[in-house]
Amino acid sequence: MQIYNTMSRKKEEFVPVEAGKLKLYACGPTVYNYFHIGNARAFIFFDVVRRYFEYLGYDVTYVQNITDIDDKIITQSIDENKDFSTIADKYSNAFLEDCQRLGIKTPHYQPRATEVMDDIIRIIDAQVKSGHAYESGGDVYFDAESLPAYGSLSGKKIEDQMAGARVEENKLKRNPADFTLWKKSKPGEPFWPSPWGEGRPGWHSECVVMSQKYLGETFDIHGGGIDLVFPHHENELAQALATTGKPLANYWMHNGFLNIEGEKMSKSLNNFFTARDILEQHSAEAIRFFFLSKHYRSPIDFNREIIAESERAIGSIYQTLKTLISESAKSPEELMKIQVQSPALLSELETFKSAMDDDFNTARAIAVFFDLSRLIKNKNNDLSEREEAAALLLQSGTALGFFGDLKALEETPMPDLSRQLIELIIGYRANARTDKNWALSDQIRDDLAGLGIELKDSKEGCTWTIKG
RNA sequence: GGCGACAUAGCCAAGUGGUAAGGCAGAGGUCUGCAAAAUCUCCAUCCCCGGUUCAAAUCCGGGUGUCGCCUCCA
Repeated sequence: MQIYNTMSRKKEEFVPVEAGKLKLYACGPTVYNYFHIGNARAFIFFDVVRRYFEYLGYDVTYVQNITDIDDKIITQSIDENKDFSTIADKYSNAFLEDCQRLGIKTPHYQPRATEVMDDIIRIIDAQVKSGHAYESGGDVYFDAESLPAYGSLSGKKIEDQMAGARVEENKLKRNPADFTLWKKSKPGEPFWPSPWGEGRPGWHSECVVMSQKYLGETFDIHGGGIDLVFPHHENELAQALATTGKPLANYWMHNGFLNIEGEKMSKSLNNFFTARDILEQHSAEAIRFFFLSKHYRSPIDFNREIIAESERAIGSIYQTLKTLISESAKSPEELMKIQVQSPALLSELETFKSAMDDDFNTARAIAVFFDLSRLIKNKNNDLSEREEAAALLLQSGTALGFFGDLKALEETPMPDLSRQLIELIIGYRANARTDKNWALSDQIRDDLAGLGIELKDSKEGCTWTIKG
């Protein structure tokens, strides 16, 4: 397994901290609004990382934080004229709901920042005591210059940042590169008591606390969007180094950005889509297919045509499976359990795994699905061979988070009476066709199509499916 | 100003030295009363220039273009 490590800027062989286990942490949302389609990329991608390791047999622990106290939440709470915790609850519930709809498996731990406040204060205090942080006017800042390794993750140098002159002026800081660990609260703002007075934590400390709490001082993979490399992850790493002297994670993984029709998504450009918006019009699996059809580190461009294309592509795979399952005596669950044995399929499996093992080359892995689809559709193959190919497709697809609803692959449940009526009508149509009464035959087909029942004639007779 | 990424067919996209995966769209054949489905076939020399090499989309240099981070934005 090769993983591209942002720290070294190259692919490295993955070696877990503990054999057979994966300790994974990926940054979750700040719950001040519905999350957007760009956030969805990160959530879906790290869901795939988690699933693939599970597929490989690893015992995975996946932790994702929910930031429920933050300036943006306070701003939003003023806008909506509600308490900050009401806002945080509202949008964290929405977050959980949308993740569910996107087919994202719930992480093992999803701690909230406000739940670990004591630990956050403790870690900040430790940094102050060790001389890596200082109190200034009720705020606490991390002293970037106190840590020679600062900047190692992002490759930034403290001097370079000053040259940019875009760093805000803050008289309370000793150095512009210093970052906030604790922020004194203004009147009316939520606050927690601390050794430095009433205030709230900066953004970065919580992730250090939550990740280490569930995964240990140094864990395997820390992930998030590429924009988090600096300052967020750099600042997490700095705090970990300042408190334990050890790296926070062995591998840092970052997914690329999402653009909308070539432009950065932003509210001001009016091209801002929440995951909710997209789910209104497209299936979760089409959205997943869209993301996985491109390498996770590359920027990806979102537009209506592309997502519609993904919808068709994943739809054809579903259709293949549905057709096979209607012919097979086995249920999807039974197919899932078939152990692949034929040499041709073992070779496909090998291709799938080597693609995924190469830094999660999902685009290459997906090509295998279409090869399998072709094998399944080809009725020249024996049913047992086609079932075996379907098994492999289901197994590998599930490893990427597809086929979440196996029941959807089975025939649409309906009362026996309806089923019998449809068969009856098809029987009459067959008679009309024998008489070459094409007008009636076509009328029946059109009328049934109007009811969502699609007929297909073949040599073996007429088959029908319900269109969703 | 500093740091970094990317440029492959109409569109999406994989591919880090050996002669261009896959998908969508399209074209044609078979099958069919027609339709759909299925099936077969076709569809690129990889932004430009120069270099290294027996051999480069792949390495090096130089252009051009697009984009990102440096603003608690995934």
